[in-house]
Amino acid sequence: MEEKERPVDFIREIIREDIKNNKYGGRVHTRFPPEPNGYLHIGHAKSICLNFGIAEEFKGLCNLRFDDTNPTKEEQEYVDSIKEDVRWLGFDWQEREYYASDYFEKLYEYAVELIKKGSAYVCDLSADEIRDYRGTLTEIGKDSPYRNRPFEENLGLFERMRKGEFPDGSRTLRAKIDMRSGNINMRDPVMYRILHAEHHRTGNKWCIYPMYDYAHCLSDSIEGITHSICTLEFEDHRPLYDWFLDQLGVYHPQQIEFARLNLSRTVLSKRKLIQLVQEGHVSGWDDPRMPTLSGIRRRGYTPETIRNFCDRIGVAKKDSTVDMALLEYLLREDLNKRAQRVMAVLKPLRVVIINYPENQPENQIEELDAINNPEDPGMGTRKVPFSRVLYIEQDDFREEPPKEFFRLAPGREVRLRYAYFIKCVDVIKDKSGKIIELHCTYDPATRGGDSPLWVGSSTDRRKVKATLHWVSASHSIEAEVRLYDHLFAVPDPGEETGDFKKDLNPESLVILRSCMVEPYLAAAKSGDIYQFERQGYFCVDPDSSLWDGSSTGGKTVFNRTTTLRDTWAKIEKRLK
RNA sequence: UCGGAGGUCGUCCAAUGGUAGGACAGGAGCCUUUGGAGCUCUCAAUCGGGGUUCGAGUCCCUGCCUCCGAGCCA
Repeated sequence: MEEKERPVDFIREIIREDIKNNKYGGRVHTRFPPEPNGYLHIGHAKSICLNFGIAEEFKGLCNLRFDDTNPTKEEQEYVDSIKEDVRWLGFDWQEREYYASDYFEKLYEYAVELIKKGSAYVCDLSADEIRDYRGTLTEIGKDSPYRNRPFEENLGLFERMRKGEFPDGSRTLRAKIDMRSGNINMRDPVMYRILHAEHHRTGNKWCIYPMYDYAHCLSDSIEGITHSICTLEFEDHRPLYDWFLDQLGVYHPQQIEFARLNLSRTVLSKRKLIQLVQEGHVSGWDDPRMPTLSGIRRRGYTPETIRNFCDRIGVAKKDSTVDMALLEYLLREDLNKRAQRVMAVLKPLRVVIINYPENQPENQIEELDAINNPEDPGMGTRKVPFSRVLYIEQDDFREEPPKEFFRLAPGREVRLRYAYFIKCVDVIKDKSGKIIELHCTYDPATRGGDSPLWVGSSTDRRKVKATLHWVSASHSIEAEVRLYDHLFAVPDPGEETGDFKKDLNPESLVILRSCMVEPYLAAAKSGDIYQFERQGYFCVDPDSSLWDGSSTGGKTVFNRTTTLRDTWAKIEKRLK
């Protein structure tokens, strides 16, 4: 089988060209540079797959570098979660775990060099004043009165900034570029600010911290990065990235920008994600409805699906929103191959097989053979107990079936998967008219679910239109099932209303507490993935281990990762 | 209004001056012991206007639309 050629994106094209021209000596070295101030989400996965993927493909390297230049926002907890997520995706940075804070001393020396060159100066303007002097998008800025301080004075002042002689915000070190530039980033940007804050790695060693633009290009340079890949909003920063490196005459990587991922029916901005957590719209960063990697993982997605997805969406410079349906398609494709099939009744309806022998003990239970995965015979078979009293899905019975409904109804015959054909002969209701039980007969000739020949025919087999899943009442185990759906009810949250929270899907989580699953699931452990036949893919939630006294009452908890493709649901929707 | 970047099926990505193609979504059908999976078919696009060229999605001009930018955030 030949591999389908996937077209290369513009970044890989640039890299191919660079290798051909022996730029950087044919070397390829990328980096993934998260700020440890939050959890990674699927948008970050795109960047991770791009950077680590390129390194793999071109036999290069990819560093993991924490961009930790703002001590007021960053924490070790985030460093740990980021490492876990990158590892989960299957990437390895070996010993190359770096921190911008590792370079603080070197960065300071470079700053001194720039001051000596007359390319940087200490400015006494306040934050408000700097903003005033900066001008606007349409008006040029004006020079700071401190712009032309002699370099000895700048040197002295900068040294005293480092020593902690000045309060926060009282002074900054600025690059001396051009206050009349059309690019606001070039209007003497701040390089260092005074921040008497404890840093998660350097503690109280520093009270001045470098800004992103200054630290990032130099960190790339120090690490010998060849291609510094970032998102579109940094396009305006590239002249500044280049300026610092050129001024210092140091090794110069190239910055390349691509469009960040947007996904329909969710949000990926840090600000919005924080709101969802803080206002309790979700249970936390790892809520299975969150697009965070920890949430996705708990939901039951596999890292292979995410990597495949990142591969399939491509890389370009155009703003775009990928349809969640593509992610779900790839998820099903992956899970279909690997998930063990199992039967679970989510909303049980009691069924009594009235002609099933009940007075002969040896006949009361049968062990029937069920296939574990029709896509993979290697996964084998298992035994499923059958008895006189069963549960089927409430949704699989209609007293008055619409035309296209071909599941169980009064007088109608269907197949119970791997068991028998049954026919509904009676509907039992309580005083309020609610259906509480079905009486059915079974046909012993259909054992295993095989269709027998019509009476008198040698070729024509009896047909049933539906096959239902079921469990034996006395053998099944009670479980909690959490049905997850899209967090947002519309493709583009906030688009219409202006407030993304108004578009939250009220049914993004439905909890079912008395589901009945087949006994095989007694051995299920946290993280295990199953397909509940005809319903979807489910994984065992970590809450399952919170035995006794917990909200789950010691039951196993299954998260619905995604539904199966559901033709009937589509028909039903159309009928409404 | 100034600077930067973008506009190809509903969505995402291709086509690198030579037949606009793939995937998802939608529709129709086949098959089926999961209304699953699979298979087949189908719908569907070059932002507008000029120009260059034998030939333009691609090159030039022009207009329009979208996104990003005024943190001592990254």
